[in-house]
Amino acid sequence: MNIGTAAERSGLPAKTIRYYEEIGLLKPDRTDNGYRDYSVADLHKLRFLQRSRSLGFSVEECRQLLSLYDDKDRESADVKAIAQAKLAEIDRKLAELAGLRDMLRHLVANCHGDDRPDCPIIDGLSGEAAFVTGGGCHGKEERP
Amino acid sequence: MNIGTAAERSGLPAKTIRYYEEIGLLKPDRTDNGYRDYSVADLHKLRFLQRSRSLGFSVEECRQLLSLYDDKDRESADVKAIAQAKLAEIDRKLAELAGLRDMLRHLVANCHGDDRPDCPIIDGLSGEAAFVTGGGCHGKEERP
DNA sequence: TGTAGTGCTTCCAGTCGCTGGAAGGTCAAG
DNA sequence: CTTGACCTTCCAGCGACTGGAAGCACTACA
Repeated sequence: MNIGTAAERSGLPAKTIRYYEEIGLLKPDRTDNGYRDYSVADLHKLRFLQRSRSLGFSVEECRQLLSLYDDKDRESADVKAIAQAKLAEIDRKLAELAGLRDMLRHLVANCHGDDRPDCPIIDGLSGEAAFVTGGGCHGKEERP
Repeated sequence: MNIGTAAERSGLPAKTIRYYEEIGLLKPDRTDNGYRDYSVADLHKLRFLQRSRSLGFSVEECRQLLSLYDDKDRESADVKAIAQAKLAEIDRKLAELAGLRDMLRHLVANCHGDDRPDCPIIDGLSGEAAFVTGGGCHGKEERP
């Protein structure tokens, strides 16, 4: 398939797809007229790139993960180690994202613009403390 | 607190923190000697920036979310609309991330380098299809 | 009271990951 | 056989940092 179709189906702009080729993330065939020709496997890689890039993985990380996809010897220890590390990172990201969601939900639901200190949202924003139930926002901020 | 401490506690490099100030994401006080002086609220914002940037939100999105944090009139409709939109996006990201995790897990656990077609991992990579149980990898790829 | 060392400041240059635009070739429809 | 959509390469620019130089500030220790 042509780059336009691949772009549409992967959710990536054609420009970006060409860039990914330039930096060696995938190598589509070319038809006789010089057009890039994407296989279904290429499309899967592109979709994967779209996903993982939008979730904050770097291009180099994506390259490693793609090598996992390509690697004919996926049983090798180092490749498995990469996958395990990424799994841990994904779990971390999942927790952070869930925290972000809870904080935003709380922000929308519970904050009424009053002036009480010890605002639970401030704790929520930091991503460190458990939520304190109730309470308003915009508390005076101490400067330690 | 000084920028070094803020960097350590937020997980952001000092360089990045200065950059965020330059583009107007936060405005720490200055002590008499010209050093930046970060409040606890500043630190929370920095932690929030660290989290949301690493999860794939753009700086402009972060700016909007921070305005939610700063806004004294958080009840206004547009601010709430921003929060709702972000909530939806976070839910989408959560689903994608979970999909990515499942795919990686599957890749590590079930792929033994054989040559069977219809590889479930390929479907998993694309993020579209449900996993087919069993099956190996490295299937022949058709070019449509 | 020096002075070494660490940390802060600004500024400027460079990198990564795209993104837009120009100039031109290809292809299907009318 | 022209129109218009789509493809090509190339080059420039932007967003988001990142590294390094030059210099001021603070702390510690002889």
